[in-house]
Amino acid sequence: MDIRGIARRAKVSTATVSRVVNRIPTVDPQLAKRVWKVVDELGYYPNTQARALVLGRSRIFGLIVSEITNPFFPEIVQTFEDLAVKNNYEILLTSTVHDPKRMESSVRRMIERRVDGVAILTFGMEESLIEHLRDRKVPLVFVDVGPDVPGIANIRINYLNGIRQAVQHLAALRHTRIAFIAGPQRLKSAGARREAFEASMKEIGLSPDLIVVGDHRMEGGMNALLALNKLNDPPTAVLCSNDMTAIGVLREAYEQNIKIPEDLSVVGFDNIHLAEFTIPPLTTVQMSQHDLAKIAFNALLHEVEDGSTSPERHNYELVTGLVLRRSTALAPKKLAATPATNRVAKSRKTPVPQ
Amino acid sequence: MDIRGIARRAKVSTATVSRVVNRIPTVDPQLAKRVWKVVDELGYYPNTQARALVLGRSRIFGLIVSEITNPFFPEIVQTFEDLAVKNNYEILLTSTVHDPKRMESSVRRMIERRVDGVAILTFGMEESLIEHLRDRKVPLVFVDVGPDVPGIANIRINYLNGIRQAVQHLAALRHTRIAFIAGPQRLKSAGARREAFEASMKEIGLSPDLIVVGDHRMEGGMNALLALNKLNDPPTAVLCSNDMTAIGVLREAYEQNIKIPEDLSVVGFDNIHLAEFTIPPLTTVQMSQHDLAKIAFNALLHEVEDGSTSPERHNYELVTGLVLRRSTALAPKKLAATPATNRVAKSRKTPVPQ
DNA sequence: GCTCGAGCGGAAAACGTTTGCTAAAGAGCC
DNA sequence: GGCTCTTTAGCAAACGTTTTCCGCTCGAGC
Repeated sequence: MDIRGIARRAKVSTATVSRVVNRIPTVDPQLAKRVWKVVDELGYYPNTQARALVLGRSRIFGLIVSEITNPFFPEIVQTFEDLAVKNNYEILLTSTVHDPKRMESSVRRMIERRVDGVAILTFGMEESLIEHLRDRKVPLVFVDVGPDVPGIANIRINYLNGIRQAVQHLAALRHTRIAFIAGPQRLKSAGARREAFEASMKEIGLSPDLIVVGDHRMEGGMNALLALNKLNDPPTAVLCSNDMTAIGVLREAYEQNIKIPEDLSVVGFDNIHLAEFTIPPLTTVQMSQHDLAKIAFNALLHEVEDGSTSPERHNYELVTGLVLRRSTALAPKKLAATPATNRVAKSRKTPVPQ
Repeated sequence: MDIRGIARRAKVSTATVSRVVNRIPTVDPQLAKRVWKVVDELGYYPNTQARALVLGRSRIFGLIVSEITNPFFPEIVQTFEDLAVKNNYEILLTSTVHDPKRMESSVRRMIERRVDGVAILTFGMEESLIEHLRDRKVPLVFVDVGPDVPGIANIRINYLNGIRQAVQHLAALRHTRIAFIAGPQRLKSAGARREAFEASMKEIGLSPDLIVVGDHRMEGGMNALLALNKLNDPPTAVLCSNDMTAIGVLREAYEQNIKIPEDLSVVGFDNIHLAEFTIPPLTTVQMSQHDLAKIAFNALLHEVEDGSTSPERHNYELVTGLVLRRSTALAPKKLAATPATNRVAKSRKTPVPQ
């Protein structure tokens, strides 16, 4: 079933078969037809590895994400794959689950498979690992997590825009005690979101120090709200570092019988598809996963195909903006008692009405 | 940086270098040490494609899923990847998004990359495509969607168990009008769930004909509930073909101001991680994604490593069972008026209390 | 001092492609 | 009819590995 088998059956050389299947026009149409016939009959599929070996290009892009189970990523993976299919690339996906060992093995596997480029959407990657890739001149693109190394494409995200809108939206609803649930501390992009929050709060003269750190998961959101409500003077609004955190907040609020948005306004970040389907639907800061994936893919593609290394073209920016749904409302009036007291926790058992 | 470069620098043959990096013990420890030193210094990573070429094994498994954006799949992908890393395999992931063209290209890409095996978690795959894989003797494993071909591993899922439990649970709560929101009709596993529902209902003497079809997405769940509530005598409980559908139902119920579980009991299927975080937390039928992935991976691994083709070992069954949370409750008492009339739809605009 | 065997390392073929170079054949021109 | 030019197809090298087979060296046994 290899190219030689085809060549023999079609009574031509392997060179000709190769030229036919690669649609190189220097072969006589008659002959080409004869070769195609044999190819179809025998069900010949070229061996990509052999081809990669001689071409020095594998047509594989690596995609390193931090956690495929976080719904933020599958949407990116899907777009990335759509583009890969369209351009005849394969994608080699690894999920690091925040484990340094996994990052190392990710990079090693990418190199061993000789990928043509790597998109990195995980954080906490050791500089030395990145060096390994750079040494081999593997095109790289970081999404918001990269070091500021010239010559490496880094897609920056304009957090300030969207977060400022969110803060101003809350302020316009008369909220003054606005909390922020941050992402994991080591995560650079989480840091940037947090700074954007602080800056936006100061801008309008509010204190930005009601900050608790989560983990960008639902569990973290639940714990964070729990912590915030133990405070003497709990916030009337929470801005979350990502949507999963916000979902956790909604969930814990339900647990504690806190009404959203009447008692508490909640804003997320990312605008994942799920955000439209929470209860209530989540007001959140939009950042297009689709655009993100597209930019990342095209950056790699250009670098590979054009061999471009101009660092100037490697500066991309993604904008963010608020999308209003129904998890935010006017701040509740201050009550005489501390607000916490009239929040009665619901029983955690299955309710059996009547 | 290739094996010859290493050989030259270490003043040995490429054969020796190969033996060293593959830890074949017939080489003198002293020499090995010398070689390792050069390998580390020069940062040599073997070229997997060249290796695959001579070995005839790529150490890549294909994984075809129907929609990576459906949260059911990432959990499987993660486990699959964990196992791949552990066993030194790579995974080639494709998402068919229910598009026949994508399925075809998926299979073509798998063959061209010479994967060592394919796990198929998508439906509607043409027989002829599967034949292509079989012709090449690529080990295959189907998860619940496969044709009944002997010699192809097919992981069956015991739907009846879990669904019967769900139905009996609802019946015990005095529900008699129990609806089922089915999955896409072409989807074999959706059909099996539906049949399990019908059988379970008949078993306890209830009529199983309140069935509307969804799409295994949240949108489908919303539409389905909308349709059910237009009925003269709407159901008091809905069983959904998957959790995403159930999330849609919860969302539409919120829209229509239907209280869950007081007015309507909802049961999902799959028990994805998210199901613990819905409002209210979702009672659902559990099917371990982790076990599923593990069985699939190991089936492939065995077939590849042991070259086993015994069809008997290729019968796996996954059990299901009900997990109780808070989306089900006693059926509401029948009202004088038709129940639909006192369900007042909530305004869809952002509520501004006070 | 010779033979034999064990242990170890190297030469070279093979895996399935692509492509630069060369050669053959035909077309066009005088 | 002979020449050049163009078109088309084949030969063979190269890509980076693994592994079989073979030969060398050294020590033991006689």
